[in-house]
Amino acid sequence: MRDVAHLAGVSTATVSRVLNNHQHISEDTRSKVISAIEQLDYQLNRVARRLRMERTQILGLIISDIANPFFTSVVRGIEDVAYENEYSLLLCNSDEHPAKEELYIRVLMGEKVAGVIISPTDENSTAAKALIESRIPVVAMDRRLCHLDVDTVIVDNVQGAYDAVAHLIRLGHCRIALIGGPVQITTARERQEGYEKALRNYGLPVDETLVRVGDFKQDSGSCTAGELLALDDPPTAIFAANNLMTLGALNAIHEKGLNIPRDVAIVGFDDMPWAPSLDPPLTTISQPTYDMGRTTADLLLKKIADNNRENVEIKLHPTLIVRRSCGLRVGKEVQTVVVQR
Amino acid sequence: MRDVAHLAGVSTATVSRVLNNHQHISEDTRSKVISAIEQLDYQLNRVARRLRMERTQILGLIISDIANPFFTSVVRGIEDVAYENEYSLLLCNSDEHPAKEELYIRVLMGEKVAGVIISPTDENSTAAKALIESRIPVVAMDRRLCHLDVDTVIVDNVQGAYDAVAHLIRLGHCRIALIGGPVQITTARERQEGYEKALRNYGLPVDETLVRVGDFKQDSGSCTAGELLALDDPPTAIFAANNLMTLGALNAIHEKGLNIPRDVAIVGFDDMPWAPSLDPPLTTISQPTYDMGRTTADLLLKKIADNNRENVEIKLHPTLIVRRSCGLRVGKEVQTVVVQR
DNA sequence: ATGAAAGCGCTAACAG
DNA sequence: CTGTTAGCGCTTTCAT
Repeated sequence: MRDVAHLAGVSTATVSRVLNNHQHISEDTRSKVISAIEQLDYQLNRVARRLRMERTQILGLIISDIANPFFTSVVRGIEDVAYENEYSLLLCNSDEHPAKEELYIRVLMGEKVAGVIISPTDENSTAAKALIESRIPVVAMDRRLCHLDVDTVIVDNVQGAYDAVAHLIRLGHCRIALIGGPVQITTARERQEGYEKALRNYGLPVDETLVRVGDFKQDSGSCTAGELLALDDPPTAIFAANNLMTLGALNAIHEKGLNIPRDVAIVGFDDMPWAPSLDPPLTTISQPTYDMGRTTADLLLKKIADNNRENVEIKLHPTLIVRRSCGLRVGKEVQTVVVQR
Repeated sequence: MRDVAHLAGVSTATVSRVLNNHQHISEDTRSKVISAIEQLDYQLNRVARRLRMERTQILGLIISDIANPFFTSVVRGIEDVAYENEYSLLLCNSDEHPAKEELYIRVLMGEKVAGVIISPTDENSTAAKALIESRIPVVAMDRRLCHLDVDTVIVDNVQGAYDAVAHLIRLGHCRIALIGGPVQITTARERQEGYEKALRNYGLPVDETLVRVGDFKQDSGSCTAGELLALDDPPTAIFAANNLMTLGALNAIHEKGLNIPRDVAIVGFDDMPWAPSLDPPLTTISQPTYDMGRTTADLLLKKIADNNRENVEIKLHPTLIVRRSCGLRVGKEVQTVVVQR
């Protein structure tokens, strides 16, 4: 910057003013500075700027599983908004480990990011509490941070799960299993709530032997599905509470040589681009993932613009997409219902 | 930090030394400093440290499509290595746009990251050239940066494509279409090379009407597959040069009500966790994605440790995974070959 | 409209 | 073993 100032015959202060588009700069010096910048191919040192300004163009992002297409789709939405507003993303993958999450929160605070988006591993995360209390703008995404006053963007999980299970019931299923998620994740609890609500609403009992807890990863889907299918009186349908576990369950069912939906029906939570090409085309609860990312980033940017803004909760709506993994159960017979691919 | 020094009754320099694990610090003062840090819940300002040290614990990462599971799996490998070595990741999504890539390269340079991993949108990227010339450690991943001396981690694309097409030929196919990728991406060209090499090796002609160019995204897979299938003399098999286009092709084939492999066979490049659950289970060329990420990050770290290290190219090996999407063609008849799910 | 100078929080050279 | 001090590159008063 000194060199630029020198070449343009001005002070570094003036160069800085040009760089930051201040008013009260004569057109003449402005163009001199700009040409000097180009001549020297000068690159602003953003680290120094940050130290001075205490304000960055960087957003921190702590997600719980980068390998999960749900999150990458959300990230894509966030990234697009960030790009449009000239922000960059510092991406952290907590991998569902509270310890990793805590470390990353400390890193982000130390990096003085402008704000952070987090899908917490645990609703009671103490690190998240510290983060919020430090007055850095935060928005919780996909999962709630209970007992904390914080902007939140989620999906109506109760409704989604309800719709999935109600769909199964209307098709004639009455032994419906749940492959749920970790209890410390609000999303998992809410989906279980929707599952139970649907059963109750239709006068069906909640059978504890049909309720399994996975960890939202693929393997746990295979394992729990395997257990369920090995039961003396196995379920006729499975509701899997996230995309990866659905995939695991699907694999397990196929490996047993069972037919979907004849032997067992399945509904997944969260649609994926390949759901229509699965065997059979998978009925799912679709979440507006990309929109969720955009909405979250928009909200964070608003909070950054005005840190005294009141916190809000934005609830997005999932929709049931009927394909062919459920069938129609009439007595002991199962018919395939073709609705859409 | 001043407060910590004050509370511990030492100078800031001493605090800094404790923080950086210098030798020649008495146990006594060390513990005093540490307790002061804890008491005040002091967080190091990493921005100031960076400005001073000109060295970060941040790695820049420019990938071309965050929504592509191939890249997220690679990112996971990178992230794991980064975490183990106390680095964080600044993630940028170029979305295959050279302009976005260039902007991000400038941002990363301005952020003074310790090194960058890039899957370039174009082998002749001028921004990448500038980056490398600035002496920041760089490693090119998945795609080559031609004419540039740079560490590179790739997969043997020629071999992979060759294996895919040879597999099809051995199964009796002789009209094999290619859904290729953008020519400015080396990966795409190499896969086309493997395709042609296999045809030539088996004495088959390269029919230009069967060679289509997509953009590595799902839609282009559907479109080109649709065109191919609408031909007067359609191909009996399709080799799709990446995962997303394979998915698109699959959807197009299903929508036409065609059966795989009876009406048309298909092999994809890059395996995915749901490939076994597709209809039919998909035969693919599997790439060691996670390893690729780890290898890339390891290489970058080595380069950061010694910037004068000679550049290397690491070539990883893809493997053919035979499932059920190809069948066995005998004259006009196609038999289903069941090898593994 | 522009320049001089202070200072963001840290580390490292030097001194003691 | 520890303190003093300079300075990383930028932005921003305060002058002029």
